Amino acid sequence: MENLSRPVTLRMIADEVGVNVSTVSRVINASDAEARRWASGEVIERIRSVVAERGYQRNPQAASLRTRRSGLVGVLVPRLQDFVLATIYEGIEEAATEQGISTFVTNSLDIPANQIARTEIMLSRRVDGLIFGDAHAGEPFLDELAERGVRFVLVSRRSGNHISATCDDVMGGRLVAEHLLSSGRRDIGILAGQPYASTGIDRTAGIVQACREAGIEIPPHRIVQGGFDAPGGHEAAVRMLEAGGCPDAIFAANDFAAIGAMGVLRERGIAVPDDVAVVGYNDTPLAAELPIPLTTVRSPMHEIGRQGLDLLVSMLRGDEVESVRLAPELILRASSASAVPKM
Amino acid sequence: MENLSRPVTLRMIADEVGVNVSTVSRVINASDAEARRWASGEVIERIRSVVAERGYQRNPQAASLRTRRSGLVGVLVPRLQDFVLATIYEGIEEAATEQGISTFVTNSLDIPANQIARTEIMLSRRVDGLIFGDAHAGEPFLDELAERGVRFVLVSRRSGNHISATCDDVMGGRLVAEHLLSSGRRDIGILAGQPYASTGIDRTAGIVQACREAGIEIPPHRIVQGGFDAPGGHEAAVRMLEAGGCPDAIFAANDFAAIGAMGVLRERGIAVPDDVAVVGYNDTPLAAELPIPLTTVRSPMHEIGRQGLDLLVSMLRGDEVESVRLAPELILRASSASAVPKM
DNA sequence: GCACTTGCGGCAAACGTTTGTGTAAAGCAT
DNA sequence: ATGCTTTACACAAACGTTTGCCGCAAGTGC
Repeated sequence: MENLSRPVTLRMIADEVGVNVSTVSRVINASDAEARRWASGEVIERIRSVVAERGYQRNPQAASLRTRRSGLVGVLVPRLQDFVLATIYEGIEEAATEQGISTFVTNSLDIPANQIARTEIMLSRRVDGLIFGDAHAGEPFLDELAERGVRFVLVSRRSGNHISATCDDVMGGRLVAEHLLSSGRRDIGILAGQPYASTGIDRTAGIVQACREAGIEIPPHRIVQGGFDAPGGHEAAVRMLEAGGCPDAIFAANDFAAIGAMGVLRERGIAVPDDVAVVGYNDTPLAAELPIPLTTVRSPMHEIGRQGLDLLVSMLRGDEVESVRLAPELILRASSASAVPKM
Repeated sequence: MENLSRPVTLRMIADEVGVNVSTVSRVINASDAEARRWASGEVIERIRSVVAERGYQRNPQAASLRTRRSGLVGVLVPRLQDFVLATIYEGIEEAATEQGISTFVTNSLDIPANQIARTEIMLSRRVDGLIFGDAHAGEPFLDELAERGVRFVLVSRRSGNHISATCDDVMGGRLVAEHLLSSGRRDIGILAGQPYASTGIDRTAGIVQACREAGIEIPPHRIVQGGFDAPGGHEAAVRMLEAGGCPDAIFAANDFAAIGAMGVLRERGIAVPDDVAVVGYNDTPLAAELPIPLTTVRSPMHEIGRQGLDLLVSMLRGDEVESVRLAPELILRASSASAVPKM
């Protein structure tokens, strides 16, 4: 029952066809038209048929050894449990498969020491390039990596002027501001996420700018930082309420943080949306399913992943590439409906 | 600024130390004690220091080519967006990293054709073994794979008598039955999940058995199948209510399905837990954060992943291995509190 | 003094590709 | 018939490891 037969090699194909391995290699790797430069029509035919019949599969490590290209890319994310990053990774993996590339993914937990260590592991695996979903603003790590000649792109978060595929988060913040202001909210609190994540920074900047342009200044105590998950949102919301009472709107830089915040509001008997509007970000599937369906900003997470991988392969090919920033879309639901005037 | 310097090779180390590459290879790959069989203390010392100083890293594809082992394992999951599978994968990846193994992960979306295609891609990458998180009951695919001599283990779901690391889902179902029955519930509905997933099958079997032992028979119209996510739970709950009115307890084989079901109950003005108790499965972080905190069965997802990988490496080493089944734990919360007697 | 083990390390052959270069035969023009 | 370019392959050298086998010296037993 044991399968001892070794895999089919180029050599076996070559022997069976009665031709040299180099010819087989060239025929296999060239396009239909190109193949004619290397072998006669009849030989090409024979090679193709034997390859199919014997089920030949190239040995990728042998090929890598020779070509010095592994067809591997490493992906670092803060945490795969996070729906947003999992979705982005799905986009990356989907695009990679289409290109015949394989990906390694690993969690950094947003800890700089991990980022460095995991990156080294990836490099020791001889990846052709890397994709970072966990870029930290202000850390020199990525700059040093670029200096070393390592090829990489960023997804989800941007940093410096490294190439990245992101959502236009400033725009996303502005959309929220317009919506909240136009429905009469004036005292807006922001759950800004982690201070090192450009996503939170940009979303916050967007809403703050748009409010300022409308003549509304958001005071510092209305901007609190915290994790991008439910417990993080819970804890941040508590801090905000304790620092200055309840605002009439809360914008969370992440749906899960919004859910955590709504938990706090419920505990304290504060009504959503009547007392306070709540808006999240990303349009997680859960958002629509919540007891109070959540208004949120839809970001093209899957597409961000796809574009990130495409950027990387272009870069590896030697092309000049530019960052892409995809447009967000506001999704209106019950959690931010206009307050019912109290009679 | 371009980094053209090629990586350090064994040959360079050997030349610098003044010794043959074979000696360097042996010293590097052997344990401290073992190394003494191959070189004198002084030579070992010199090799080690040069290796460290030059930052030598073994070329894994060259090594794989020679050893016929890639140090790679492929992981197939239904969908990485699913928190449960993402967590299991995190366990796999964590254990793999500890063992110096790298993993490829990909989504099958629970579609058999995808499972086959993705598996072939993994095999063409020359993985040493595979881990399936998407085993389908009744499909011949895994049997055929085993017949071909491919090494693999299952996680999360079991199938036939292939080696697997799972939660004891039957036990999980029983725990729920005991709890609901002891708090006076008698008409229990089950959101059983997908019919091909052993998780749903076993959890359902567990609760049905335990109820039967207590003299309560759960009728067929109280068992509905559906997706393991919020929309799936929503849709399944609707079907159940329409088939036979509202039971006094609902057990969902998955927290997200439970959330979807609670959405339906809210829409219809059915009170949780007063009119109906709701119990989920997996103890997702969100469960505790919900408007009505969710009673659920905690399954050791991360540990399932770790054990799955460990099983696979044991198997690859040639050891005789046995499936592991980890114990679940019931987590009581508000969604299944005893109904307040109506005065 | 001898044969014999042991310690230490070199030699060289793989593993399966890719790719630069060499070269017969065939085709063409003169 | 001669010189020329194509066509259609073959040859062989890498790529960086691992590992079976061999060799040489020093040590051991008698």
